[in-house]
Amino acid sequence: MELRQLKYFEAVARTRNFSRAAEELHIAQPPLSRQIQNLEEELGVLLLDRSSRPMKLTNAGAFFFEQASQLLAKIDEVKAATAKLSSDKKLWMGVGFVPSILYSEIPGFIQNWRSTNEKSEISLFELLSPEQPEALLSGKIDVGLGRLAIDVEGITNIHLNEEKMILAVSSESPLVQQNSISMEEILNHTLILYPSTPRPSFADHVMRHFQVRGLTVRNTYETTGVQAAIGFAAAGMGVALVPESVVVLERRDVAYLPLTDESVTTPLLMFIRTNNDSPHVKEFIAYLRERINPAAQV
Amino acid sequence: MELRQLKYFEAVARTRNFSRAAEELHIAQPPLSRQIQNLEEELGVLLLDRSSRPMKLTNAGAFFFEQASQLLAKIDEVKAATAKLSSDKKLWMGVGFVPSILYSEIPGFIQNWRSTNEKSEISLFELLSPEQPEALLSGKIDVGLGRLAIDVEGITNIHLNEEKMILAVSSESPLVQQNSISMEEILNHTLILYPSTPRPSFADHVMRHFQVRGLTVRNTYETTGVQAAIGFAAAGMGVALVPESVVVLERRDVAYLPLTDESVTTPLLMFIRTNNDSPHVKEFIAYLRERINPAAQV
DNA sequence: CTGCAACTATACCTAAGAGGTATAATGATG
DNA sequence: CATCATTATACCTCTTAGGTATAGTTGCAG
Repeated sequence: MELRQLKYFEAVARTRNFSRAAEELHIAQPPLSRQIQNLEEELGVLLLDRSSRPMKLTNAGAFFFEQASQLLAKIDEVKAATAKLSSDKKLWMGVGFVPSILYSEIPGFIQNWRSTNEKSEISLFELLSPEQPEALLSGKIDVGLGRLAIDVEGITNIHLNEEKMILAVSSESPLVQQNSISMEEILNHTLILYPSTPRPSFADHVMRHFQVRGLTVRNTYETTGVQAAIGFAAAGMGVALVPESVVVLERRDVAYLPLTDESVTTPLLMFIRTNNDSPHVKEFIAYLRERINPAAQV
Repeated sequence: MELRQLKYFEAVARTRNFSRAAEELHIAQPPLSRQIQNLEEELGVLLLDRSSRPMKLTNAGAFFFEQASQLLAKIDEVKAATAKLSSDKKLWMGVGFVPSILYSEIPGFIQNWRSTNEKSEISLFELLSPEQPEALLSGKIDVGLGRLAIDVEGITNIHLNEEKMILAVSSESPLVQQNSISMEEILNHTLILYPSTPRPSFADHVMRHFQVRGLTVRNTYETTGVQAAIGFAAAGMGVALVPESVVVLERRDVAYLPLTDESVTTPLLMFIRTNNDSPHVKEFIAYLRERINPAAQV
């Protein structure tokens, strides 16, 4: 498929007329017809119903039209943004977040950094732990944030802090009467773990906390992510251990219970390419360390 | 710009090596170099720093690499989805939402519809009122949902219901003691309106409620959308009139106050192309009407 | 139902440019 | 500084996008 074909189809679908679209595109009508035919052939789908005038979009055509329009707009944006980045001498940086961190206060810190650093442009990406090494090494992101150490050649782990975990339970649950809960007691309920794939994941980290205490976890339910886990907890399907910082996800139907055992924690880790010598990235890292854990400063 | 160039750049940026990328792409190295040069020329930006080995991405290059990868992935998705749509004989429909409705219970109704109608595929779009007529007429969406009547040839407005408005205030505000508030009293506070552009917008609808009551609005603050307006109200910068349904946006720092004057309402309108005769769309409309306002059924 | 206007598809030609080969230029390395 | 690895340049070939002419459809006025 070629971009040309998307542009052409967009014009035809919008004007509902090959001849006028061709005029708009500054080409003759026959080549336009051919390009659309090729496109339809490649997709294996009829996009236009030519047997009526004015022409109609098929269902698939209507969908493709919507998507193509969005893609074309996106491409223009990217082109403009790339040129601007360079002409303003801005420094771009990609930051990958594990979802539970994306819903914490850290993105707020990054907004702050952004507003005080005119020349810095940052994009945030939701990336699961196992996806981060590749994204880092390929240069798609310069900084990763997650909760599981990455043991890959060329990537350095930086320990930012250690966060307590808390238990998400339905606000209907009798547990909300208690002001804390023990690890043993948690096992009386179905434990909601996440994410189920890809492994290793935060689910394994949670399981390890039970294992090192000699506790056997019986009933578990695995789901896709924090949001879903909290949703299931809200619905009374079980309880979920989550990092303390996600309490910003307030919901009327969920209560959060501290743990009796305060050593049940989860680390907050930062990942960078070992050989990354960009002063821009170093400055950003220093900023984050300071904001997240002032005590740990050297 | 051509899609080919995006593909080629993605391979070069990923492998950091023209020769190996060329091999992977099944072309010779020189044409690959030329395509990348053309791309850089068109963007007016140097994407790669070739004067070191292994090659480095420039800042702009790193950004473009990220974006290009996403675009390519998106294009593949769209291709697959289009083919699937047609092979499964699914019926696709686009639905445009004004943001305040997107944060209401209505998307939930649509999820319901989706799960009971196997053959129906729906995409939701956040579209401001003035953007909806064009999207409808061009076929990008088949149904629009908004709060301001659209007076455009070929578009039919359907009145779904009339919703009360409520006042969002900071939970710190002394107002939370009251169990309702009058329109006059609101004017003692800064009124947060949204969106500021494009006009006409919900802001004008709110203003009209004061005008028809002979009230003059003095202090206003305009912002981009509901979310932002509620955020500003939370921060104590003023108060915002919002449709009742947005209370699902619960926040610890915001309280919602009913109005004494219950005639301060906002309509919920549905827009369709007047000549839309698709039974699929008609069925969907009937479903929505029933869910939203059973009383109004004929 | 017929003939005309408007429109799209087909056939075939031309020319731009994508890709190939050979080779020069340049950065890394001992 | 010589050598290896890698990218750029020069030039050729051949695919294919786009042009022109024309045939085939559809919709509509009469």
